[in-house]
Amino acid sequence: MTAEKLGDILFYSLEKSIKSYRQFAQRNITKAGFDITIDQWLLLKTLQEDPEATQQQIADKVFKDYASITRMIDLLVKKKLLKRKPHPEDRRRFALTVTADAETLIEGVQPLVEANRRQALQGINLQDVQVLREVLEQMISNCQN
Amino acid sequence: MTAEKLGDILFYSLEKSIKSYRQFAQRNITKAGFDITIDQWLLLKTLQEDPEATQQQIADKVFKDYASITRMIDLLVKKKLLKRKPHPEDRRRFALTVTADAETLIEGVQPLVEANRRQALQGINLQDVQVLREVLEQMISNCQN
DNA sequence: CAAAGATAATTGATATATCAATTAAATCAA
DNA sequence: TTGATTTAATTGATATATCAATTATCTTTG
Repeated sequence: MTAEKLGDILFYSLEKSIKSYRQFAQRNITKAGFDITIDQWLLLKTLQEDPEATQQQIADKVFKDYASITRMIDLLVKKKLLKRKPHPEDRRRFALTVTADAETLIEGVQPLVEANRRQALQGINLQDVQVLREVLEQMISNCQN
Repeated sequence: MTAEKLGDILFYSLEKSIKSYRQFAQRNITKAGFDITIDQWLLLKTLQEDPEATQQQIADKVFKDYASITRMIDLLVKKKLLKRKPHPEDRRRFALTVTADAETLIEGVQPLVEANRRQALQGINLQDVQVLREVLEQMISNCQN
C-alpha cells in the first residue's frame, strides 16, 4: 500500500522548514523597514566576502542559477546597491562594487538576521544541529547525480 | 568579528540540500520522459489523498501560497490533468477532479519518486533521519511568528 | 431579514528558478 | 595566426513565490 502521507516524508519537512524560516526572516526584515530581500542580501554579502568573484562564482556560492544572478544584479543596480563597470582585464566580465548605501543596509540588517537565526534554532541542542548538518551534506552529495 | 562563512550557516545547507534534491529529482523525472513538475505532481497527489479539499487546504498542505495554487491549477487544467467544475454546494468553490491521464501519469512517476528518495537518503541511518525530522519540526514551530 | 464580517478564489505586480539558446570575448591547438 | 573550444554573461520562455487588493459568495448577528 505504501500510503506514505505527505507529512511523513522527510523532504516535505525540509521544504516546509526552509520556507517557514524564509517567510519568518523576510517578514522581520520587511517589518523593520528594510527594503531588501533575503536573496539580495545574501548576494551582496557574498560579494563583500569576495569582491573579485565572477557572477558564476556568486551563483555557485549562493546556489542559484546564472540567469537568476544576472537578473538579481540588474535589480540591485537599479536599486543603487551595486555598481557594474567593465572589468579591466576581461571584457566578458563586469566589475561589481557594493555601494555605500548597500553597506549601510547590510550592516543594518545583520543583527536582525542573527536574531532570526537564533530564534529559529531555539531549544535545539548543538549536537542535533551537527547531525543535521552532516545529514544534509550527505544528501547533497547523494544528489550530485 | 563573527566572520560567519556562508558554508557554516545551517540555513544555507538547508537551502542547498533541498535545492539539490529538487534538481536531482526533477532531472530524473524529465529524463524519463514525464512532462510534469514536482510541484504539479505534489498538488495532484494531495488532491488524490483528499478529493474534497479546497484550494486553500491544498495550499496549506503543500505549503504554498493561495495565489500559486490558483495558477498551478490553471496550468494543470490546460494540461488536461485536472478538471474544474462549479462546486454543487458552495458557489465560491470549485470541484476539482484528477483526470484519468493524470492518474496514469502519477502512477508512472511514483516509482521514480521513491527511487529518488531512496538514493538521496543513501548511507544515512534512521536515527539521524529521525533527529533531522524533529529538529525541522522544532524549527518550523519556532518560526511560526 | 439586512448589514457586517468571514471565507474561497482570483488578479496584478514584482521577485526568483530553470532550461535552452545566444553573444561576445578569451584561450587553446594545429 | 586562424579556427575550434571554452568561458562569462545575457535573453527568452515558462513555472513558481509573495503580497496586496478585489470579487463573489456565504455566515453571523443585531
